[in-house]
Amino acid sequence: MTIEHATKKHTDKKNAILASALALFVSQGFHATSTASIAKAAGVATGTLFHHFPSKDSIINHLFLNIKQEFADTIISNSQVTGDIELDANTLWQNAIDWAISQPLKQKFFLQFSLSAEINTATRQQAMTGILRFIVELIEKGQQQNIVAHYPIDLLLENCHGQYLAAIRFFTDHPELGQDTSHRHASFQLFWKAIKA
Amino acid sequence: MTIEHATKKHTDKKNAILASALALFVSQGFHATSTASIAKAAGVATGTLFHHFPSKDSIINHLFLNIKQEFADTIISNSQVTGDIELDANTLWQNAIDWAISQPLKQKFFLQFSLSAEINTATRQQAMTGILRFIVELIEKGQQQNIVAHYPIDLLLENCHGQYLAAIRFFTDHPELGQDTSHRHASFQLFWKAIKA
DNA sequence: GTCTATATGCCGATAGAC
DNA sequence: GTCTATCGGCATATAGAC
Repeated sequence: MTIEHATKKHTDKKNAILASALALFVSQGFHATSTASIAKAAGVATGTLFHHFPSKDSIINHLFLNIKQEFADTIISNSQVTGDIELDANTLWQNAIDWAISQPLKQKFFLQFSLSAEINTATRQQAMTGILRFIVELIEKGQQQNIVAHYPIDLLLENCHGQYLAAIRFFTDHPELGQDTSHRHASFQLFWKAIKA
Repeated sequence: MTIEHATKKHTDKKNAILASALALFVSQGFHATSTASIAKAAGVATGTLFHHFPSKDSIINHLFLNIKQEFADTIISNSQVTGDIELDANTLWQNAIDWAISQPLKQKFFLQFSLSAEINTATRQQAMTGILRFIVELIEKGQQQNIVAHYPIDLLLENCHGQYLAAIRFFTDHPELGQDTSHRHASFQLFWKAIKA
């Protein structure tokens, strides 16, 4: 009980720091946000912040992996695999759009930092080869069934990522269209037509 | 002659500042780059930098518009319009990839800052509705001819931008494939299949 | 684990001579 | 237009009590 209590306290403060950092990084950018302001917004002292994270850099990289993991968990757990590649891809795509719409801060974080220099290459690789590996596997399965075009896998993956970022950027700029079925359908059609065999 | 000389001097210093800022922003990021280091790299004093630009922010926004304009000028001037939408789109696409490969610094600048918060919305809008208007017009023309799918134009534009960024990101990570025709062809095919009717 | 207090250096921008 | 010199402020990170 004592241990559980301590752990909860621990994660509470740590999560508060991550949550405040997320909000501030998104609204102001990384370097424009001071560690002091993150600590203040989280209701902790700067010393506490540096107790949980060795540096400001580690905060944003930690945040990136946390959010990617949450993204992956959510879109997978809301999907049922049918074995029909296009259908499964559509389900994942729509879940991904739903997630982005329901998590505007995290969505904006991806838009701003997915391609930025603040996220180091180790973090990026961990996301692609670990957390998002199921996407790689789905595309390769699609190629084996001659449903997905036999373009180089790296090019396909980069294209998927780029189209997803474009889609959530569109729905960010036009939040009123988030539930419009024709726009939702079109965003998947663009993606699927690009990669299908 | 005196005026020309003065003007040339003027643009020389100003361009030197912009060139140094480009290199430093790309390698270190915006906020991590000090105005002092930009001035030093350009061989001018900090006072001179602030004579030409009212603030550090104005440097990066100025840079963004300059590079977008150069990008647009280059891919247009290397193209001959045939009236065949797919052919013209392919020419523009391949020219755009060529430009990115031949200008690695400017390409990386786009990758890092196209979606970042450092570029303000006025700058962004000026780029889309002014400098890149010819792209909007080409897509609309394609829709009128029923060659390009009738998805909402804003969604199409965002998708084009996203796929272009994905393509240059791929060729950045794999410079040895920049002249490989199958990869070049595949990158256009992905783009075109997505948007065609 | 969390706090207060603070070290120390660098930052953007300005002033003013030439 | 360009320079030198410099200001006031804020940044990250640490020290050490509790």
